[in-house]
Amino acid sequence: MTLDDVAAQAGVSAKTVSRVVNGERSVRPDTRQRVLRAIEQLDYRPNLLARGLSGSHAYTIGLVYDNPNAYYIIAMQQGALTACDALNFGLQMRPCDSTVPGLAEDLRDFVHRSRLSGLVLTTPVSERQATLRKLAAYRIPFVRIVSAAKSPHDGIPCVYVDDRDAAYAITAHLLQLGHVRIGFLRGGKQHHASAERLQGYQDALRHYGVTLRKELMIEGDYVFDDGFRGARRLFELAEPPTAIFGCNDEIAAGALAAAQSTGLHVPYDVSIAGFEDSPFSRHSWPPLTTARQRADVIVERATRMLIARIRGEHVDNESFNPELVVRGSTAPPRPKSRRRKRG
Amino acid sequence: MTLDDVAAQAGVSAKTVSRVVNGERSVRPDTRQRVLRAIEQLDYRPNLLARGLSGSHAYTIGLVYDNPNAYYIIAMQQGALTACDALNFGLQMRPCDSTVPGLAEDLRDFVHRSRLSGLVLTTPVSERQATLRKLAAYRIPFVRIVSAAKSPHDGIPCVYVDDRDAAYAITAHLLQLGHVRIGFLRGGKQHHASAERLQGYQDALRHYGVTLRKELMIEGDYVFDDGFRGARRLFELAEPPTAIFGCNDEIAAGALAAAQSTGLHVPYDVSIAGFEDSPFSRHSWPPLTTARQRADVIVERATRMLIARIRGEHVDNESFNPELVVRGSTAPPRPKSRRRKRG
DNA sequence: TCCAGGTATGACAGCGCTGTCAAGCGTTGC
DNA sequence: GCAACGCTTGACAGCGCTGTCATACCTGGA
Repeated sequence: MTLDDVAAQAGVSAKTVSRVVNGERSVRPDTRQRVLRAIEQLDYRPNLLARGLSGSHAYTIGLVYDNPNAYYIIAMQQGALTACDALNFGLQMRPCDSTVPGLAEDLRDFVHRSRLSGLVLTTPVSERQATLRKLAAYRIPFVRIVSAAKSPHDGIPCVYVDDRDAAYAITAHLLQLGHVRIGFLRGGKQHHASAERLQGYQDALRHYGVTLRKELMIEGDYVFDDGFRGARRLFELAEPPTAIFGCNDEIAAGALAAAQSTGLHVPYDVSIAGFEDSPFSRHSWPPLTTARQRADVIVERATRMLIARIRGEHVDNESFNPELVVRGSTAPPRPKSRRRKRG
Repeated sequence: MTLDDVAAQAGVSAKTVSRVVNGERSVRPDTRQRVLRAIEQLDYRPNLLARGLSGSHAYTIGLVYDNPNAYYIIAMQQGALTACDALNFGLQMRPCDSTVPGLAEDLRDFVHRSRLSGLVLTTPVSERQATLRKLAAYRIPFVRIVSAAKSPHDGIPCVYVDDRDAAYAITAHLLQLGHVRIGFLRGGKQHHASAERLQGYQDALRHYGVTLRKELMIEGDYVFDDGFRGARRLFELAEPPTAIFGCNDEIAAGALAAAQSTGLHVPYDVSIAGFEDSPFSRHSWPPLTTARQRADVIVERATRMLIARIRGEHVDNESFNPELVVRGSTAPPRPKSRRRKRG
């Protein structure tokens, strides 16, 4: 099945079919209808290789990520693939280190060598302003996914995720259970999302009239080991927290391991909450209370936005809200008199 | 940089350069050298789109998998990508359900629609003999990765992994620690690897003169929940095992959670071992003793074999051995008198 | 010396599509 | 009624490579 077959069937030229396939505007509605019917009848799908070879770009987008989490990567890839398949685009995965200097130049070369149509930038790459500015200057179309409570007004299209609100919800959940001393294990300082989650945590405490305590907020990275060490430090405090909020599920898994290694029972001695709804959070014991992030859906939207933009259509920013998922790792605090060490 | 540029630089025709790039034999050694030098000088890389459009296949391979484990998928993808990048091939990921009827036909259509050059088949797809036979009959080039103690002699090229030997090593490790009652949580009946691991477990017991006990071997799937349930059943036996060997890390993680939910201390009350060396095994508490499988390296080899085959070169089967990794989840059994439930 | 038969190389078409440019057509304004 | 304009459509070249086929070259045996 080629353009010519469709053209013959519809009684138009191949070029007109090409116009319809690419969503160009200068086609009369009735002509467009005829072509679309022919495409459907013949089950025509454009040949990516030919389009890419002939056109000014390869009809393929790049998904740029700097994230060690396999589940996240798979989910993002899945979402991007869904959008690309539906819109007849190809996909290239592009891991990178968001902290290296010259990242914008690397990405530019990547785009040019493969003649990519555009990029979807995920966090934390999407938060490096200098890189964004350069990519824009290189005239590379991109859409970014960022953590923000409301739509950024810098004119660069994006999908934004309200981490702050979700972190507020988790903290409020703990407060409503009766916890007052709530530890916060921060991770991924290079991720703006981590600042947003901290902010949500602090907002909730303030809103419930609970004093913020520096010793309960511990810095680290988005990794298991930092969750483990951070939680250990919290447990060693004169007055340890009765609940811990890990900035993502991996940190929370580390905190869970730390509790178990210390002989503390979760959730009776200490409640633990994560963020992400990764399989970690379901495959631990007890399973983790967390915030569900649909990375696949978010990336799919971002990909669709990017392709629309490449086609010269107008696109508006979109927002997503993570959703609280309560599981067995959070419970009311044990009355002080009955709290004890075990093990 | 195009073939013509290289041709001009080397003083030959574009076609000859094409022959060198594709490793064809009918090029005089000195001509080949000249061309290779020109390629290097100009840093020429063939254009995948053009090759695919022009040639009889798309210079792209498909990686076929039926595996829910994200880490595995990422590792395999990474390996395949390394090989494809080095050899100027494209990669398409292809998840599937290995149990559906008509899988061979689906794969054939997938290959034909994208004009793929060949397939790398991973377990358990690679173990479905009928599917393999059909793919061979369709003249689709493929290489498979299977679990086997020695090279299969069916003439279909493969990379084989000795799961049996690795399972033997893990069981022997437990036996040497002094365990006699060792539970085995089997998973993934549709995977031949699972039978091989069971075999390795049984071989080790026999070799150490320990009687096999049916009630200690529990069937399930490669999932957390079955590990959890299976371990629970083992703990409820009149004489529960002092060690549990989970058929993969996810099962072992389930067993670990079951132990913790039952108040058993790992490894003092019960030892637990997994298989795979997934991040699960490092991010649990205690970290799991397991067998390291380099899925990335294995798939990279398989991909290189496939491409060699596509180019008409001769390829031999290759083998890999997983490697025992001892961590904190295994220890000598606690003397009976001192064993106790904790609550 | 010549020719058969193999080996090494090149000329050329064409893969399926898009970019460019030109032409056709209907509409508007004077 | 006619020029001028915008909208819609089509003809055609060519993207970079490989498949096919023809040709040049080389070897050894008669």
